[in-house]
Amino acid sequence: MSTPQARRGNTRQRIQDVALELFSAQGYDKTSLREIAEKLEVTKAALYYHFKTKEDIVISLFQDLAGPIDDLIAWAQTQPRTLETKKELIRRYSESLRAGEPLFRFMQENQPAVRDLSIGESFKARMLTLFGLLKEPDAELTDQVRCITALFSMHAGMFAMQNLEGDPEEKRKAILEVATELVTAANPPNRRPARPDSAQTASP
Amino acid sequence: MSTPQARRGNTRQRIQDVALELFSAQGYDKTSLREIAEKLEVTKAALYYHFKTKEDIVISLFQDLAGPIDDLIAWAQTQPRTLETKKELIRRYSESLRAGEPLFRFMQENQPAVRDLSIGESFKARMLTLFGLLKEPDAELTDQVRCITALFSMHAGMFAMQNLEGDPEEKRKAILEVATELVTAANPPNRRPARPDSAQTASP
DNA sequence: GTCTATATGGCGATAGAC
DNA sequence: GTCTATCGCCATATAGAC
Repeated sequence: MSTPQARRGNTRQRIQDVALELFSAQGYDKTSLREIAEKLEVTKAALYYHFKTKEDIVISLFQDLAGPIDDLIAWAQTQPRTLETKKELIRRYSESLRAGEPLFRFMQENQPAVRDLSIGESFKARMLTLFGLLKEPDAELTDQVRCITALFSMHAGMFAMQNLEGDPEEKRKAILEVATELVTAANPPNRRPARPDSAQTASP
Repeated sequence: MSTPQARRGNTRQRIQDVALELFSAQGYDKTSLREIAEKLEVTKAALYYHFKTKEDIVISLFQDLAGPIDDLIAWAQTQPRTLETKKELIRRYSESLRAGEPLFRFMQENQPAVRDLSIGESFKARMLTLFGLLKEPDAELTDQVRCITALFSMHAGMFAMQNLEGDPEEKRKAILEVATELVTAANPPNRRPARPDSAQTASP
């Protein structure tokens, strides 16, 4: 719409951008609202016009991430539970991570801060859903570990492998490859050979 | 015996214990010295007698962890760089992690706090050394990812897999198994068959 | 929609008595 | 070795003018 100062009606967006940048660079607790405001060349009070609390800023950030993941989960639930589906699932997940990398890193590195921000539970729930979609219902413990490791290594790739040399896109591909391998190993084709209800409809 | 305040001399140790417990439960920033003191039924000033700053408490905790890891690194460096050595290396590492689990979880979950606590670098350096011991000198990117994932999954096991049902010791074994698998895959016996100096003595 | 000014409170840290 | 008391700082958050 038309604001008195036509140049900015995007202040809310700019707050989110700067906040995410600072949060993920120095941590949630170490970043004060004063710092965010200064970087934006506004005052603290201006922030409070757009967001009720500091927490609200994080929550708003998280919601941008939750959407794509929910879509991904919804998609996977319409597919047959085949190995092909699972491979495609983590491929798409890897794609999502590329977009939301800073936010993911932030969530990973600031677990204590995120935990009691009420979104912690909701984030964890999504991870468990993904996990449930990757593993076989009666999977052995080692296979469950494989699936969790696959998911986790994709998150970890964002920061644990920053010191590896190489093109970021190359790294992402390498991580995806290893994750795919883990999921494949966790879903042996000859585990339960006779089971009529899950029809294999893989069509490459 | 005698007075309620008779068992003294171990105050420093008790501070470390309570601090680690609270730090890893609620995070470094969210844990105040007042809280630690109250739980110990002493005053803040008492803490300052034993530790110069809040940071010093963390540093002292970290040093307890660093010793065993340094020993492990030193041991590995005396061994031939065979796959067997690498497998034994992560087996022993898994052992070390069992002992220092809360501390490891703390370091993993409080990266922003730890980062500029000056021990962050030293911790990272040790991880890189372990990584260097696991991977082949000219390993491909995917093999490097495998090695990092192996290391990382052992750390991650401490908190990412807490909601998996099952005996903790069983879980540790499962994680170790997957990690071993990853390292094995990253060290193919037939990659560079002709190379005189690194005698492969794997015998399955 | 953004500002100035201020309220309120917890934090880490220190001084000095016992 | 532990206490009481207090300092100085910066945090989040609010009130009200423009």
